[in-house]
Amino acid sequence: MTTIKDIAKAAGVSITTVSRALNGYPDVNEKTRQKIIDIAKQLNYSPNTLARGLVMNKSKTIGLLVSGLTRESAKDNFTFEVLAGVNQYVSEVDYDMVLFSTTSTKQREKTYTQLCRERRVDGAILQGIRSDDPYLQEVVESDIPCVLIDIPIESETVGYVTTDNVLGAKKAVEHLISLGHKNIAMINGYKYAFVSEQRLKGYKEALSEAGLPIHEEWIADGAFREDAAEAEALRLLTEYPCISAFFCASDLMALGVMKAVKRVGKQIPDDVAVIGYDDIILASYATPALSTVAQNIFAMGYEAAKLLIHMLEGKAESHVKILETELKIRESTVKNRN
Amino acid sequence: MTTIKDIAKAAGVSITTVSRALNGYPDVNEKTRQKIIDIAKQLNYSPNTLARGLVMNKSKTIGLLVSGLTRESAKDNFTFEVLAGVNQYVSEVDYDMVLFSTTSTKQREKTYTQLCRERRVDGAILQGIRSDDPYLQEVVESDIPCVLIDIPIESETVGYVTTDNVLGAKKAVEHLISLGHKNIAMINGYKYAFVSEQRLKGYKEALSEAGLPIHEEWIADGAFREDAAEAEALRLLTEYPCISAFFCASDLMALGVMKAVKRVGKQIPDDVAVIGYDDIILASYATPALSTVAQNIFAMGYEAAKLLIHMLEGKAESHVKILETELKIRESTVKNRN
DNA sequence: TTGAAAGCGCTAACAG
DNA sequence: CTGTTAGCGCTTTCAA
Repeated sequence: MTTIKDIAKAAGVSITTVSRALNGYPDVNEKTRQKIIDIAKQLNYSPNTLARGLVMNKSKTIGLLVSGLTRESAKDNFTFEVLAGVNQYVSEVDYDMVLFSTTSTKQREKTYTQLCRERRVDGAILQGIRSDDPYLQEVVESDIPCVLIDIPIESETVGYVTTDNVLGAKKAVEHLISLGHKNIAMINGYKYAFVSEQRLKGYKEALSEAGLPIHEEWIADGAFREDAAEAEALRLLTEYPCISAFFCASDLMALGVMKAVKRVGKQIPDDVAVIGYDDIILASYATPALSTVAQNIFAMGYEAAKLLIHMLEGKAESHVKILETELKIRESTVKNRN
Repeated sequence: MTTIKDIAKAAGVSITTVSRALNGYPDVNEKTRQKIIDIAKQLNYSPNTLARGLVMNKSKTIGLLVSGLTRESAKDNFTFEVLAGVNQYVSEVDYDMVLFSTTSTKQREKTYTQLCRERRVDGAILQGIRSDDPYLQEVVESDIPCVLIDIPIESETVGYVTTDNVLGAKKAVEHLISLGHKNIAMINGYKYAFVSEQRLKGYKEALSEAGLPIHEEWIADGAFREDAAEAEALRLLTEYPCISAFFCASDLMALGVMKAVKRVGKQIPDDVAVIGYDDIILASYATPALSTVAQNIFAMGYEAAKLLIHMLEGKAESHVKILETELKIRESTVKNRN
């Protein structure tokens, strides 16, 4: 493997000059520089980023910490889209990304912070971490710059990107209300997610503003899981047959709800309307196609990476980025017959 | 950031001893070791993997080179599942994974080899690289150990994992034949994929062995894209109305074919049966649910990582791993009425 | 059982 | 414009 030493020898200059020439410093004779560049190319030189990182004390690498990167989680390709977005920005600015997942067997043997420090990542993006994860605090309190996805914590070294979940939920519920629905249940995600709180708030606000009563017993916890949501919806549909619409805090749960509705022999959207949240791929392929509040998840990853790297380079004006959501009306919501 | 030097000072020993103690070398007094370990913990020490990598000349990091990690590719979560599998194994054995994608804007500015060498990855896994990619050769010919997914190249430093695509395709087509279908078309992927060749071979073998003629004009190239497959199927259905079944080299293409069938006003599976390949999430959610040849993609990633790391550690018996496929019969294939 | 010293490949003062 | 020197944090001979 060629090093700058080899180049220096071949060019008859010192390694310092080689370093300077290759890194584009101005204080080097253009002829010398050209010669060095030629030789470097000829020798097929690649800089050793480990050595560089060691002396510069930064690695041009960011860590993406996710939880739940399992075989099952592929259904909900949220994580994947975030990752694709992060990767996109990162490669645009010549950084690298290393992935840390905590669902592995050796989970929790090392904390996130340890992982980050050992690998000398310059910063980290956290996604899918529950708000009650003990290590969340740890990372946030450490001096590692980080950007959280969907967790609103802000500090000198911490920023976040999210969408306006209150508004998103509100739009969904208002849509149902505009269709004539009055008995609207909600299947929420578990409470250890900030977005659950927010979407619940939006749901309640929409109802209140329309002068509709809030039935606490119509709000169930589907834990962001398809099966749990199906079970809860089944229970709700049985106990409260008057329910004519469901607002779900995720598409995956909405899919479960749709199964439940079918199981009790009701029609979607005629008897019961269903609207989800996220706009995962499956939403548009479901039958009937699922109406939903679309989040641009790829953009969330992209913006998270952008924010983090701006923070690292000291040029972030704000540590917060709020993205827009978009109501997508498909086949699963329609005017209430009643 | 604590270094072994700090620990050495605090413990009143040399850095050599600290290094040895922390790395579990036997030639250290147990009392000294314990003292050092305690101090390290107390000082919240994390080893600097850059420094270690520099001196040891290995990074305990592998690169995952993928192409097509775009916003659109999320539909086909093949890449994601491979990634999840790789990540799983890698974290089990305390390696890290860095992701290199070549769809980025700065695509091709650096070759894969350069990427790998700069980052000093110990080895690489290549996925989704077309067989005509000029850089494929480059990586394979370099001295970087690598494992290819679905590209059968083998050498001292190169291995691969794949499934038996001939057999898989054969099972699918035989299934259609057993249902009474005689006029079976095929929508294949582009030819720059090894699997396309193999699946075509399986298709032809199945037909031949059943004494059925092979109509070359019934074989179309859907380029692994949903829209292209839809267009080709539309053309085929119009030109050859006798076609009663489609074998598709991917589920995504099968989804496109299903759209085409519906567009010409025919019923699935009654008029036309459709079977795909891969078993992506969408397959089971489509209406009607898509029959397919399931590949365990997560396992492919897992096995690729396992193979690579075994190769790196000199304990790989073989450089090849062939996984099984499984025929999944759902609603899109049924007995031919004719 | 321990320590001194060299060196991995690179950057960054500081001199010239 | 160029070279000398020191040192990033770690592992590893070689001696003691």
